[in-house]
Amino acid sequence: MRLSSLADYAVVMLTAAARSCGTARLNATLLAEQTGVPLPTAQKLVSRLSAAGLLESARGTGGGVRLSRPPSAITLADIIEAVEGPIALTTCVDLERHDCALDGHCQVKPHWGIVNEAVRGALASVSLARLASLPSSDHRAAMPVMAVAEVLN
Amino acid sequence: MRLSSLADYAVVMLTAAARSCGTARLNATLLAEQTGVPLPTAQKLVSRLSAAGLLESARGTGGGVRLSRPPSAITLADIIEAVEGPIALTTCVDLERHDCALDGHCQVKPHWGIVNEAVRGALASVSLARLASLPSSDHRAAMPVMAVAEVLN
DNA sequence: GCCAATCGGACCGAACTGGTCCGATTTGAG
DNA sequence: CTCAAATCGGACCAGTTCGGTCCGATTGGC
Ligand code: SF4
Ligand code: SF4
Repeated sequence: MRLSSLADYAVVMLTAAARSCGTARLNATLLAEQTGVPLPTAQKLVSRLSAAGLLESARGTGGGVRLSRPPSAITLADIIEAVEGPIALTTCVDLERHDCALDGHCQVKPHWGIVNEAVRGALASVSLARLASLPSSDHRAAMPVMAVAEVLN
Repeated sequence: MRLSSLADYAVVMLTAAARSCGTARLNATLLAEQTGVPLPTAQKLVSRLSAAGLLESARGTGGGVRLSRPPSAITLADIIEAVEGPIALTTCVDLERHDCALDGHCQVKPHWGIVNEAVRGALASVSLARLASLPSSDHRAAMPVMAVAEVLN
C-alpha cells in the first residue's frame, strides 16, 4: 500500500512544471535541478510521462517537454497510472491478467471492484492544480471526492 | 499502487473466518483448504494477524485461532496495516522514517497527508462483515465512506 | 553539413516480496 | 506422570520487481 518512489517523484516534477507553466519549454535537466530529483531518474520519468500522453515532448536542440493538458485536467490517478501501470489493488481487478489461483471460487472477488473504484476515485479527485497551490488555500475545492460515495452505493 | 498478495490472501482468509464465526476454533490448516491459500502461506498470515491483535491464538492440541473482534469492527485498513505495515503512500507520511532526500524543500509534502487520509478512510469504511456478505445484499451500508469527504474539507 | 542538446530505450545491481521449512510450546490421552 | 500429537512462531532462501545508471538515436540550430 505504498506507491513507488518513481510515482512520487513524478508528482513532484509535474507540480513544479505546473507552477512554471506559462514560461518556455522545460527540459529534464531544469526540472531535475528545480525539484532535487536525480537527473537520470528525471529523464526516465519524462520518457514515461510522454509515452503516457501527459507531456508533449520535442526532441533536438531547444526541445523539451510541456504539459499536454491544463493542470486542472490532470489528476493524481492519471499520474500514478502513467508511471506504474493501471491502478488495481488485486490481480483479479486488472482485466488484462487475471491469473489468480483462487480465481474460480473466491468469494471476495466481486467486492474488490467496488473498493478499487473507491480508492481510484479518491485519487482522481485530486487535481494537479490543487497540488501546485499552497496547502492553506482553496479548501472547499475538495468536494469532488463526494463521488466516492456514489460509487459505493 | 497494488497491495501485496499476502494482504489479499489475508482478506480472503479472514472473510472465510467471519462466515464460520459461530463454529469452533479454526486452525490454519482448515482455513487454508477452505480458501485455497497454500498452507505455509496461511500459517505465516495467521502469525502476523495474531501479532497484530486481529486474531486470538491458542497453541497446543485442539488450539487454533479466533477473531478477536466482531466482523463489523474489523476494517480493510486494519487488515492491510496488520500485514504490510502502516498505510503511507509516501515515505514522508510515515512518521517513523522520514528519510526522503527532497524532504527539506518539497512543495508537495503538505498535501500528501490529506490524500493519505482520504484513501485510508476509503479502506477503513469497508468492514469485514460487508466483505463476508453476498455482493448483491445490503448496498446502503456503504454510507460511512462519506467520511472521506469530511477529511478533505 | 556539422554540432550540440535532448529524448528514448537498453542494461545492471539492490531491496523487497512470496514461498518453504523446521523448531518451540502447549494440550490431551494413556 | 510421561509421551505424543498438533499447532503456532520465527528463521531461511529463491524469484521478481524496483530504482538507478548508462549510452545510442533523433532533431533543430548554426
Ligand atoms: S480472485 Fe480472490 S484471491 Fe484472487 S486476486 Fe481476486 S480477490 Fe484476491
Ligand atoms: S518529501 Fe516530497 S518527494 Fe519526499 S516523500 Fe514526501 S512528497 Fe515525496
